[in-house]
Order: sequence, then structure tokens, then C-alpha cells
Amino acid sequence: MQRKATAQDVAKLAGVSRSAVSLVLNGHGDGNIASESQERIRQAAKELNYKPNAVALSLRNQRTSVIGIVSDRVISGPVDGNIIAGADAVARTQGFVTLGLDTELDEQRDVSAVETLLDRHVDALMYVTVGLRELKVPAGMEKAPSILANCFDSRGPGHVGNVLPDEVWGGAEALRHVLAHGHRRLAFLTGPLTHPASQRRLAGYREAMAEAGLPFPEDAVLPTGWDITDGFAAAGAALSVPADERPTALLCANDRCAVGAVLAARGLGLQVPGDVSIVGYDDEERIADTMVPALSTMALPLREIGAAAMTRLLSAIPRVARKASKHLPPDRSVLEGEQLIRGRFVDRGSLGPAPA
Amino acid sequence: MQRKATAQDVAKLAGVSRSAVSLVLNGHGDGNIASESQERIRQAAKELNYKPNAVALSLRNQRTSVIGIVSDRVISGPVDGNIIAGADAVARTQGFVTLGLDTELDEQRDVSAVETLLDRHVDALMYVTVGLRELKVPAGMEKAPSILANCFDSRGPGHVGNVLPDEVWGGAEALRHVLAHGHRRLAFLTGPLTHPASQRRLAGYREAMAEAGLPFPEDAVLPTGWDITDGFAAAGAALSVPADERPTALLCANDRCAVGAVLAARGLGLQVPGDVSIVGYDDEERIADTMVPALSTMALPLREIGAAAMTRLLSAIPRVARKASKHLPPDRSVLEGEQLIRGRFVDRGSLGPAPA
DNA sequence: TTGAAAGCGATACCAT
DNA sequence: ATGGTATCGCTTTCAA
Repeated sequence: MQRKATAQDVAKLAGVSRSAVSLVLNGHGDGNIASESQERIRQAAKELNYKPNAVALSLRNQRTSVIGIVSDRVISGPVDGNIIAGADAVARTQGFVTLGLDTELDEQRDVSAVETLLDRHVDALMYVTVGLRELKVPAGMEKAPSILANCFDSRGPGHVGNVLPDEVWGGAEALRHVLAHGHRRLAFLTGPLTHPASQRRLAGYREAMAEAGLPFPEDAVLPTGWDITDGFAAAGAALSVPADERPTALLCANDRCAVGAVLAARGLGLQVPGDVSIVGYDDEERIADTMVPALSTMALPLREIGAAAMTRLLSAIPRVARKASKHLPPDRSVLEGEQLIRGRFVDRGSLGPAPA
Repeated sequence: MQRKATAQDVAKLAGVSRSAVSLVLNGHGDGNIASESQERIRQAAKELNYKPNAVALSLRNQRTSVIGIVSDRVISGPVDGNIIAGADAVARTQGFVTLGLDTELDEQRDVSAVETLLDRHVDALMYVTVGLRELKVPAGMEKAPSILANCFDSRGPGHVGNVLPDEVWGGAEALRHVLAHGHRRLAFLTGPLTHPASQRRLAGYREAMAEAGLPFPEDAVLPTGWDITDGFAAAGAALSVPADERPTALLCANDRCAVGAVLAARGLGLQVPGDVSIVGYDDEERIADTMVPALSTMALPLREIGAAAMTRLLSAIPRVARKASKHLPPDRSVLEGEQLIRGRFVDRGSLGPAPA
């Protein structure tokens, strides 16, 4: 690991001063440096494979080009990291890098994570959660431009801005597809009704029923959990009734819940989607697409959420200040407010026409 | 976001020079600074909530205390991030932070990821893969102390060292549990036989059979894929035979494969584990533990792999050099060789006694 | 016992 | 047009 070339080395090779090297390589050469010298400098830089030292630049510019990401369990957990992937992709195109810290759901750790990130002088902060939820924003986040992805500030709007999936629309859209297949006897395996995603989707279900001019079947709402077992239990109960009362379509809280529902249906000797259609939510990779039958499901726009959040965040970071001593204040206006992103319905086969 | 306190500020408040502050706060105060001044300095530091600027430290010490992690799809994908969590936990206890970059399986991107990390002067590099596999180590990794987690150098041993799950032992151990439940008619849904994990586990199966003094049933080896559909298809075929030829236990390539197997069994009207026992692999969170029935499975020691890899990596990084100009060479000996980590069998219910 | 000064690497001002 | 110099914040040597 030989030492890397510095601006000094380039200057020596080109027979000029460090300052000349700096000016030329940053595009401020014209009008300052003889074009002949410029060429020599560029030559030398290429020859030595010179790249400015990022650490020195950070110190000098008071900007690290690092975005800190705190997450509850996105990195460490078995969950889809596409929010972070989407955020990272956007960051990368602008020369930024993301530094992710997981709290592994330890409430204590999110403050210290923010602190660690701030100590390392990240240029901005993003908080990402596994599921849509309210977030008690950790102390310290206000010290840098910040945004929330998949969660919302517990202090209400007007504080830290955020990006969320449009769950109301998602619920409505899923139900529209189900209704379009002719289903009228439904069951909603909603997940816990205390959960914001459940509540919003339920609101969406009501919207879609109203749109279709149908009364909303209150007793079709079956609160569940999010796991396979939960779907299994709820679907098992819902389907264990005489055939002419049995729901012909189950709208599940997520894809794992839908897997449980399929297992229950099979256990009762029912065909999916022949006897009962089952619709998931999330479009979980390696589950929804490879389930038997493959799941029709409402895809969560995770990548888009991450990308949108990062886009807003970066636009709030002042571009390289002309004078290091004169910090432009971050433009926080783009960081205000809540942005909703719509997913899309993926039709794969577990949703079929309502049986006659 | 007011400017943070610097050593200068502390010095002024304590009425001493910057150097005194530095000496005291780094423990080199005794024998150099009057203990009375020391106290004043510590007071002032606390009062101003002084913390040395990490960026300046990095520049000065030529060490960033950042470990770069390149992964193929661990961060962005829907897979268990516990290798990274384990690595990060170890790093954190020693004041390091991990900077993760996903290539999202794009071969082009791993070289540029290493480059990005090196440009940011990470102190060491780790490459983490989703599944056990051979890795064409990207150019540039040799420029920093490096280690591989869950993968092995395609150039063979003696190059970049690594940490792997002990798959041979894992296969053997899983089979030992199955045999202990009295099963003798078996089927091995192995995953693709070209895959190193499949091959090693198969070797383990052979070992365990030999241990038990039983001949290895070559025709019980059923190569599959890794998905639900694959398990469904293979199990469907294996179980669609007369009851007295039917395998009483299925050892699956992973938990999702096992889910497919359960679906197939249920479709054939078979009880799990009453008629057929089904064993998974991986102990995938939110699948194995919440499946119906909950899966007995061989847990992959992901966290331990990450922790072991990071431990070796950190021990190869020279401690803070006394003199910034005099770099101690990294101690690469700990980075050589392959380290195998054993998982453990988790018995949850999908494995039962062999039917009479 | 203390403080001044030299870097670490890069940039932007201000003289020349 | 060019190069010297201060600065970012910190550590460490050396001189007082």
C-alpha cells in the first residue's frame, strides 16, 4: 500500500506550485494559469493517478459528502433494504456516500447513533424504519438537515419532513382489483388496527367500496398480526363457514400473512384462487413471486421512497461554499412536509375471478 | 447548528494552550502538566461539551476508524443482514464505524465500490456475500487489510482470508437430528449441486450416515433451487409414491424450500410432521419461527461470522501510530486462512418421530 | 511546566 | 500569470 500521490507530488512533477495544481484541477485554471502549464499539470495528475485526499477535503470544506442513515432494523434485519438502496443510488450519483447505523430496535441506541454520525460530521441525516410508524425523533437530528423515510414525526407535522408510501391509495387500489374480479364477499386481514398502515389501508378499503357504490362490510374486518401464523389463524376461522357465506377473497396485511392464509385454505381443501382468492401486500422479494401460487400483491414503493427522501435531502445541502469560512445556511424548506408515494398492484395469480 | 467547540476554545476557557489540552485529554498529561491545570482543562472540556473533530483526527492520524464493507446484496436485498450486524457490533465496541456499499450483484460495481472506499481512506475492507460462494476478489482489495465473510477467494487459499459457516458439519448435524427421530426413508432437497453450500452439506449427510452405520441412499438426493416453488415441486414428486416407499423426512436446502415442501405435503393431504417431517436450513427470521408448523431448521451463524471476521480485521489494523509519519505495517498474519463457524440446530416442531 | 511551531493535504486569498 | 501563505482542527516534538 504505497502512499498515494498528493497535490505536492503533482506540482513537483509539473514544475509548478501546489496552488496552480489546485486551481487547474478544480476548473479555475482559465484566466489564471498559462494553458501550457495547465496541460502539464493535467498530464502529471493522470500520470500519478492523483486524486485529492477526501479526508483533507472534508476538513477543508467542512463537508464530508457523507449522509448518515439511522435505521431501526433495515440493515441488520431480514427485511427489504430497498429504501436504503434507493437512497444510496441517488446519493452515489452526486458523489455522496451513505453511512448506515442500525439501532436494532434499541431505543437507547438511536440517540447515540445520531451522535456518532454527527461526530463524524455527516452532511445530513435520514431515519429509515422497517415498517410505517410514528417516530420519536432522536435528540440531535435537528443539528443537521434531516428527513424521515417510512416514518413520521411523533410531534406532528411541521417538524421533520418525511416520505411515506401512500397506504390509503394502496388499500383502495388493491380492493379495486379485487372488486374488478367480481368478488363481493370479502375478508380484510388487516394487521393490528393500532398500526398506522392498517388504519390507512382500511380507510382506503372504505373509499374503494364507496366508489363502487357498495356498503362497507364492517364484520369483514379481521384484525391480525403480520406473521404467517396470524394469517393462518384468521383465514382458518374466516373460511370455516358454509360455502355460501364464505368469503371469496382475502385481502391480507402482508405477503407473509397471505402465505398463512394459503396454508389455511389448503388445509381446508380449498383451491387458491379457484375457491378463494388471496391478495398480499408489500410484494416481498423471494416470497410473493415464488409462492405457490405466486401472490397477487400491492407492491410497496420502497426504492422510490428512499430515492425521493435522498433527493430532497441533498437539495437541502448547500453546494460547496465559495469561502470555507462562510457557510451558506442549508435550505430547509424542501425538507418540510409529508410526501406520499404510490406503489403498484402486481397481479400474479393468487387473485382470480370470483367463483360462480 | 452552532459551531462545535474546538480544542482552541477549551484552551482559552482553561487559560492554557491548545497543546496542553491535547496532552491532557489524551492521557499524556501526567508528568507534563500541573495537575491543577489538568483539572481546569477537563472542566472546560466538559463545560463546552468538547469532542475532538473526527475529520481532523483522521487527517492527522492517517486513520479514519472506518471499515469499508462491500456486499453483493446484503444491504439492499431482502436477506438477513446479521453478518453485517455482527461485524458492526464488534467494530462499534472499538470505536470504528462501518461504511457499507452494495453492488446489487453488479460485477462492475464491486471494483468501483472498493475504489470509493479506498478513496475515503477506510482502514480495512470486508466483502460480504448473501450466500456462500466463490468470489472473484475485486482489484484494489489488496491495498488495505481485507477479509471475506461468507465467501472464498476464487484464486484459492493463501490469498484473502475468510470466515465461513461450517456447512459440512451443518449438514451432518441436521441429519443426526433426523436420524435420532428414527427416520430412515429420507429425501435430500439439496439445492443446486453446483452450489458450494449444497456440495458441503451433502458431504455432511454422507458423513452422518456413515457415522450411523447406514448406507447412503444415492437416489434420495434431489437437486432443487432455493425457492418456495422449487421445494414445492421436488417435495410434490418425492411424496407422490405409495405410502410404504414415501420418505418420512425431507431435508431441505433452506427454509423457503421447506415452506414449499410443506405446501406440497398439505396439498397431498399429508400432515407435517405426523406423516412427513420437514427440516429447513438457515433459520430465516420471520419465516422459520412463524411458519405453520414452525420449522425445525439448521441455523446459520451469521452474526458470529460477521463478528469473527471483524475481530480478525481489527486485530490486523495497527494501533494508533506514535508518530503519524511512521506507519506501522498492518499485521496481516491474522488475515490468512479460512475460519469455519458452526451454527446450531433449532428444533421447532416440523421434525417429529418417524411414523410407525 | 508550558507554549510555539511543524505537519497531515487541500484550497483560496493576496501579493508579486 | 504565478506562487507564497493562512486556514481547517488536531497531535507531538522541541525549545524556553
